[in-house]
Amino acid sequence: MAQSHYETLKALLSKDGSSFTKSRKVVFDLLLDQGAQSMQVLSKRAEGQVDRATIYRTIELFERLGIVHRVNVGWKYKIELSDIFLGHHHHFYCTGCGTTYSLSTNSMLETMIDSAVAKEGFSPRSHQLEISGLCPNCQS
Amino acid sequence: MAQSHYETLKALLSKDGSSFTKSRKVVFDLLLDQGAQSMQVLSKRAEGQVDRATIYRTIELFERLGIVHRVNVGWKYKIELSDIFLGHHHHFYCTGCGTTYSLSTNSMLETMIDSAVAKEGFSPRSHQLEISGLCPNCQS
DNA sequence: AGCTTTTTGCAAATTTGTCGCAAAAGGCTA
DNA sequence: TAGCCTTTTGCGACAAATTTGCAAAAAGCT
Repeated sequence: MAQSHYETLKALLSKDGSSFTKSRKVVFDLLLDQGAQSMQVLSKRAEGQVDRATIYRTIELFERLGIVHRVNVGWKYKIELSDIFLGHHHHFYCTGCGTTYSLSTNSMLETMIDSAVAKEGFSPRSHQLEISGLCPNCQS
Repeated sequence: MAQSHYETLKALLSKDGSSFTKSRKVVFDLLLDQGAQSMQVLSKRAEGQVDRATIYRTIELFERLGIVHRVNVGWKYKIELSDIFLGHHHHFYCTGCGTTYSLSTNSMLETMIDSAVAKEGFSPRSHQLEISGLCPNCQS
């Protein structure tokens, strides 16, 4: 059975010699609770609990440890928990309504992406695919 | 035979009722001259020739006309000429040395990406794939 | 508890991105 | 090309986003 998300988080932090603090828990919970979020939304939601500067520092740490990653959605970036927490997936950004959809994984596609670059001598570690266009609702 | 890049640019501008000005030529040339560039780099390189505000406005226009697009490479976004000028391609970001490589297109992969989302009811217009890992030089 | 290291909040400084407006450049017609 | 109207640009002021220094608070470790 897989570790709980908190256990995974704690393990990653402690492996780095960093501690599991209240602020870090708050930020992690906010990310668990909703999908990709902008820095401003995170700051707003954490208001009164965690200072803005601490959020930036926390995200920087989380990113370095592979706990979160940035996703480019439409115009500005957002922060999202990484694959170990959410499972691997991609994003579809609807230019009609601005919504971002998570796309279920297609293992054939994943394999193909990695092997395409491996064939050219690169050693892929991760990838990010963002597709944009119109969602079913906006096609009419 | 394909139009020259300048002809294409002029055509896109004029179709929009916009003119081919000195500033716009400078920005376009900077983009032709090198790959994806951050706003700061563009501003720095255009220093003395084009004002920062004008660069932002120019990029906004170019983006609206499909002349450039933003790519998320590593950390912050960069501006790159779009497919009509550079051909469709993807990026490989080496976490070892920070270099960004352009990957040659794999039409099978492209088709697969689009059909994967079409199957779920989305109507894809464009997509962006960024793969990261180690480049041949950094693997040892 | 006492001591050391890490983390946090706060305020200030930077950087990045936008906006309004008057001057300059571009387009068009006579 | 002069005259007139529209678009574009530079400049300075703003606003928003991100970073940094530093002293106090929290966390870790005997």
